[in-house]
Amino acid sequence: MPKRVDHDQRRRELAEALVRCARTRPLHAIGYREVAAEAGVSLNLVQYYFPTKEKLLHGGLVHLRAVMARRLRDRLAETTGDDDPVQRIRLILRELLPHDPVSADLYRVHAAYAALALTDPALAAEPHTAGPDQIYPELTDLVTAAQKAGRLSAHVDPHLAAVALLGAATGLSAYAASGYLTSEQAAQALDQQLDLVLEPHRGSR
Amino acid sequence: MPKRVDHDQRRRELAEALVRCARTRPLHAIGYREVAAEAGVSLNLVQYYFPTKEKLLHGGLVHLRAVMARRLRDRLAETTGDDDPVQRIRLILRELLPHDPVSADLYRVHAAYAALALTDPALAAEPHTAGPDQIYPELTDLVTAAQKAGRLSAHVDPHLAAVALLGAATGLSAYAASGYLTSEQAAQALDQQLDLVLEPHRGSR
DNA sequence: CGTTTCGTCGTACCACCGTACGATAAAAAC
DNA sequence: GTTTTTATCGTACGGTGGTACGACGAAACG
Repeated sequence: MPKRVDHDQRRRELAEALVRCARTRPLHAIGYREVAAEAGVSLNLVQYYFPTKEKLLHGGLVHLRAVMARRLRDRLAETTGDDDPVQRIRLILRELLPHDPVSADLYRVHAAYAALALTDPALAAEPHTAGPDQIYPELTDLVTAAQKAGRLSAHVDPHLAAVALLGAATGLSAYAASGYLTSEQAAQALDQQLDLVLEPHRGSR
Repeated sequence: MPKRVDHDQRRRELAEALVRCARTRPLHAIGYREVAAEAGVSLNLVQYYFPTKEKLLHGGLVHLRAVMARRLRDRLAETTGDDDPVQRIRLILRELLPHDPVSADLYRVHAAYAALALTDPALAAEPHTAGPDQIYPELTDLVTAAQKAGRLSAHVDPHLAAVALLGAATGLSAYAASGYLTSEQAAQALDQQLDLVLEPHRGSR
């Protein structure tokens, strides 16, 4: 049984178990024993790959972010090459909303990490947690492209516009996750906002 | 010393101590002892007024929401009667962003409660936690007024527009709280977004 | 074949947390 | 003036969580 093992693979499995636990229980309250049970291994194995709890939490965050980024990339890739920047912006922002049970789970865990990072310096220091991080540059480029195509007034700052749109998606995600809005309502609100900001068929003004 | 005491007042004091603790430490990790120490009383006094931890957390949330609502009301009241709906919307949304250390602290604790409510059924059931709740109706009315004043295209749904703007404020608050944006940047992004959605001097189109 | 390393497990320790059980003074009630 | 209530405290108990220590097979290495 105990032949050579890929440590990164094992860590990924355990991090996945942690994320699975965090879908339904407060992140801070999840411990080694719970992760071990969820992964079907014993306590010490978890501790073997994540010697301290801080590293365990960190590993879960890394995995979560990888999964979310991959899902976003896959979803965007399977859309036939749509070169309209406004349409692409819409796709990206829509994908950020929780739209199915899996993405809702991921969002919930991500929110737990974001909240924890606000008070836990160890988490706040390491990788970006709540920020738009990866998608932000691409979105800024797309907004700039839309602006050049005359879909957006020339005097607005694309950086600010991009981050404002991202913020709207984030906030609406929060409302949807907490049950205040249905995911359909959130999507509608986002769509309408996009229609107001980036009007599809208007010359520059 | 032990004469008759106003229980609500005591509860408020203790809840305030809890919120003070939660500014810098994970909410879930705060216990009776820490709150007692922060309030300068002993363990059992906290337990006397909040017999169970669930009630303690609940009390903290109630107090936090009361403080935030009062701050918002006060800030809005001290603005000289500005009857322009767009300007009033701007004031409200700006006030939702963290703009000083106190509001940043309050936002952080509020975010911790919102995240906890996503997995803790006891918190999710009781009062609204993450939702725009109180301000939402007023904001919808203001958006409707702006629409009637020709500042917003007639075919948009004011409810969706209001919730989208609220979502933008919420998301930008998250970015500001997590250090991804400065509060100035968040305010600029929000302002620009408002300028795009509710154009100040345009006829109905 | 002996030895060392590696992955995995069982168990134990210490500290802390929520909760409960008195105890004690001061005020109120009678 | 006695008794009962009220606000407050000190301390204790059961449980749980992070961490540590040791053990034990299986492979790799010589």
